[in-house]
Amino acid sequence: MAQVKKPEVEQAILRSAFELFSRQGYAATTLPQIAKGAGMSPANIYIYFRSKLAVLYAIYDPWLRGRIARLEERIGAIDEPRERLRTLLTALWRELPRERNGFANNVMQAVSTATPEEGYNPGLLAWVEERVAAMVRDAVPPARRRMLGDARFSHVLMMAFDGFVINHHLQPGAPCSAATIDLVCDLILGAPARPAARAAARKTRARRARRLTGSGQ
Amino acid sequence: MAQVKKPEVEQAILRSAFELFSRQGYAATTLPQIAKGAGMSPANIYIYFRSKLAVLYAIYDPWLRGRIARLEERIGAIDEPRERLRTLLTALWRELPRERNGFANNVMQAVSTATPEEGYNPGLLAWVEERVAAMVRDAVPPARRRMLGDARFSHVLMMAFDGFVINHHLQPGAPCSAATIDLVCDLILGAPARPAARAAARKTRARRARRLTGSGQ
DNA sequence: TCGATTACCGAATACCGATCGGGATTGACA
DNA sequence: TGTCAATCCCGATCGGTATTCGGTAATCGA
Repeated sequence: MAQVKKPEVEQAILRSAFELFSRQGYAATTLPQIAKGAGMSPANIYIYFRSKLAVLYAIYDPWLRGRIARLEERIGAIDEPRERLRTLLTALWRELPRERNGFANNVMQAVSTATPEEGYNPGLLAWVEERVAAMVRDAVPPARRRMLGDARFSHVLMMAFDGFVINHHLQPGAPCSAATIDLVCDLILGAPARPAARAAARKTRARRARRLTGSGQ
Repeated sequence: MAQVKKPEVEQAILRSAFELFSRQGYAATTLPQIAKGAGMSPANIYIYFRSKLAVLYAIYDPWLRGRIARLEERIGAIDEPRERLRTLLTALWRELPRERNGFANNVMQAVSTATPEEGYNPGLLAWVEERVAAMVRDAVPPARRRMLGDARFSHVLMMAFDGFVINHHLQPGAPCSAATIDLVCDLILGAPARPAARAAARKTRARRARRLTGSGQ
């Protein structure tokens, strides 16, 4: 054996690329820029990654998994089922698409242009859909679990996630509204809560959030 | 005045581009290819269109409007509300994403990489959402019209459309299933039809379709 | 210390969308 | 019908991209 790939070099590449992708987007970020930020030559990046696309995947996969894991924690601490649902949908359709200056849209750029032979790996999507399905299961009344708790429904939720990600990129000022999320909550829960009850629940939630963290967002 | 732009030249460009985009995708199609297919030089395309992206929009806009108009006709001829809904969702989430070898995905490629200053025009999306909202209005019981008949809900439907378009590009063999569409129909109609009733309705529909056109698809 | 393996770099490759200047063609007008 | 100006059209080129290649030097096992 001779020289060996250094993990800190790989991390430097990922850190630089993450920063640039977040600020400028995937297509507008050049490999020389990434290399400069990581303190090396563009050619050297190809020692560590097969392509520019591979760099993006290496960032997105753990990033998304971390976001979902954090979401599970947040939801696990909520008692009221309707509030769980609200939190889940708000995270998927409103918060995640906006995070890191619309970072998720970079993946939309990448996968929509990916050719079949580049071998798209549906593993990440499947993993996320399973976790989302589990969260839905824990947020709907028992009578609805068989209907909504499998991967079919969470698949629809994730397809809409894709759309909201792109929509944020096109119209950053028009995120998914709270009214839209409430509407879908009503659909999912079957018997819509009366407006008065819903408003009261929202106040309760706000009070609890203030007490726990002192911060919204 | 002197020479004037010839409509047949513009049509030749659009025809050539439509053919190539459908077969190879937007990103994989080069301007010289489009020009060759249209029998002219690459530079000449810029006489008729501001950019490669403008060519795509000029194809997609009338194409999508035509598809939606056709869908309205189809749905207008259906009596049963549930069957209207099924037809609508099937068209949006299953048929449209597959048409023309996933042509709609080219627009995903384009808009996800479009920069803000390229001036994305939300007019087409707004138009489609309005038409979809109208179709939903006519397919749900009167008690649900206020809840589902506005642009909020059709916006969610279109966001999911985006997702299914990309998903078809990544996994052409895994389109939106009929079971998924039935599930969402159940959610929308509130009181889910009993499985037996649903199966009976589907038979009725099949019989009527055979009688009217002799063709499914 | 030696030798082979390989991370790393500068320069080059291949290709893209878009542009520029000149020549060919057209249509309105006299 | 002849003229002229407007402009369609093309060849060549530009600026920029991801990726690769040949050589160099750092590293690790022996």
